[in-house]
Formats: sequence, structure tokens, C-alpha cells
Amino acid sequence: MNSFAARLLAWFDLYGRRDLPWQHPRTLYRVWISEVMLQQTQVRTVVPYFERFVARFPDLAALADASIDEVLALWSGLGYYSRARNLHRAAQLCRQRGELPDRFEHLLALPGIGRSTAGAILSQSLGRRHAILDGNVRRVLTRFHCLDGDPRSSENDTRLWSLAEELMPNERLADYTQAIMDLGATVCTRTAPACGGCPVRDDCKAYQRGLVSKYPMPRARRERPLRTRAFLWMSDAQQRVALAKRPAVGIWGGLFAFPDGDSIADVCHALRVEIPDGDADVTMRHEFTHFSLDMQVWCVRVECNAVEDHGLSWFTLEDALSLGLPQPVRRMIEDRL
DNA sequence: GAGCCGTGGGG
DNA sequence: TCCCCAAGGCT
Repeated sequence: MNSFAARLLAWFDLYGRRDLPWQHPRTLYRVWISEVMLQQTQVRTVVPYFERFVARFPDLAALADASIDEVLALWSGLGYYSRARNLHRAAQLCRQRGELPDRFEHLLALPGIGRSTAGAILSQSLGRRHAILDGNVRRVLTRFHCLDGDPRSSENDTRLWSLAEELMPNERLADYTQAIMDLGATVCTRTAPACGGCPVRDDCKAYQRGLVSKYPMPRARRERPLRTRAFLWMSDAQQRVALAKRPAVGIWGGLFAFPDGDSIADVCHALRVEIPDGDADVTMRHEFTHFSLDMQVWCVRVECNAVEDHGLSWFTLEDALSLGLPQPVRRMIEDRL
């Protein structure tokens, strides 16, 4: 075994994380769910979602047989909702077999599973020898080799994948995969890395050169445009709220939200509702990765039979909270309760 | 291949 | 307040 892997595994035996919920039991299905939830999402955020999800869908058949609305409801608040739709689709594709495929190429062919996630699933659940390249590994190896430039560039991407493959041992692959992620998450952190506790610092080029804080170099930054969108919160006499299911593609795909449009006049015209006077009753800024959204919300009282047949459904506020809702919509409804 | 897709937390 | 980005993948 190469010394990198040996030192990392020895460190893992002392300091690695072994109490994560998807490690007990560490089945193909549960690791799959966890890996998809963990895409671009921190462990702390995922844990409660994972617990609820596998309690409701304990196996692949349960997930495949569920409705997409129920799947999205359990995903509500976690973000990147195409992950939930892909998870559901993949479960249905594997429904007849009753289990996920255990071959890398077949796993990779499923929606929502890329090279890194396929490798993580097989190495962690079955101990197969596949590398991963997530944000943690990317940061660790970028420092270890002092890779210059944007760590997400295609050039560095190719380098990092081959480095990840080279450093991989031939045994204890489940532990190794967990170990290199744990190192990135707990020692080789983005800010204030704890190099004093790093098992491979003697061979780390950035540490040797005193340049740990310089790596990874900043990504090419792109500006975040501001968009404005009008939302209409309609209440009827029983305090119920009208929500529309959003199209599957685009932001908040498949979730329930207040009907929206470029302007409040557009929204009201489409619903044949009288346009309210004045400015929005509530304005809130919601931040996405690639744009900021000013949500302008007008609240109106209407008779529910006046706006039916426009793809809207009426819910009590309590019932609405059990739907798949965008987080800001959930917050607004919670505040009103 | 560059843009799209959520949300939360740290500094 | 603002910037960064986290167990990435899809188009």
C-alpha cells in the first residue's frame, strides 16, 4: 500500500467518522440515497433529511412506488430538487430488479449518478475499488500537489482524477473513501485547516512550502444577477391558500408555490383575478447560487370558486406545510400560522 | 463546455 | 453585507 493511503487509513482508525446514519446499515440503497443528498450539501444538513427519507422509503421498491409529490415533500428544503426527481426515476428504472445495479457502468447510466457518486456508492457499500472526486478530495489533492489555477478547470479536473486513482489502495476501499472525505471535512478544511493533525502533511507540497492558505486558488467568479418576480398569495374565507404546481423543469421544479409571473398584472390576468392596488405586501430576497431573487408577494382575499380551473389547488396552511414547498414559501406560510 | 440548479453556514 | 462554497450532475 502506498504511504499516503497507509497513513490516511491509520488516521481514519483513530479519528474517522463511523457514526453517520447511512453507515448503519451500509447498504447499497442507503448509501445511494445519502450520496445523492450529499451532493453539494453538507453532512449536518443532510442527516435529518436522510432519517426521514429512509424511514418513509426503507427500500427501493417503496421509493419506486411512491408518488413524485411525496418524494419532493420529503426533499422540501434540501434544494437541487432535480436530485429527488432523478432518484425517483432511477428507483422506477430498477423497480423490477428490486435493487440497484452493482456494476459501475450501469450505476453511472442512472439519472443523478455521475462518476464520483457511482464511485462513492460502490466503494462505500461494497468495498469496490473506485475513486471519488468530491469537493473534499479536490481540496485535499489540490493542496497536496500545489495545483495552480481554477480547481474546477477541465485541465485540473483531469489531473485530480488521475491523482485520486493513483493514491487509492487495493484494500479497505470503503474506509479509504470515507477517510479521504473525513480528512477534507475535519482537517483539511477550506478555511483554517488543522495541519497539525494531518497524517499526510509531510508529503503535502502546500504544507512544505507554507502555502496551504493559497490553495485551492479562487475559482473564476461570476456575477450574480438580480431578478424580480411577482407572487400572488390568495386566501379564501376559510384561510386556505392557493398553490400551483410548478413545471418540472426550471427553478423549484415540481414544487408547490404561489402562482407567479413577471408582474402582478401578468399573474392576475392569467388567473382572471382583480389586480390589487399598490405595492407588494411582502418583499423578500432569496439567494440562489447563480442569481438573487426579489420575491414580491401580494396578498389578496378571494372566493376560491372564482379562480378554479387554473391549475391551482387550495390548502389549509397546515396541510400546505406537508407539501413539497420552496424554502421561502415554507417560511412565509410558517410565519402566517 | 459553460450555465443551470437550492439552501445554509462560516468568515 | 457580501463572498465563498459544500459528499455534483445534467444539458
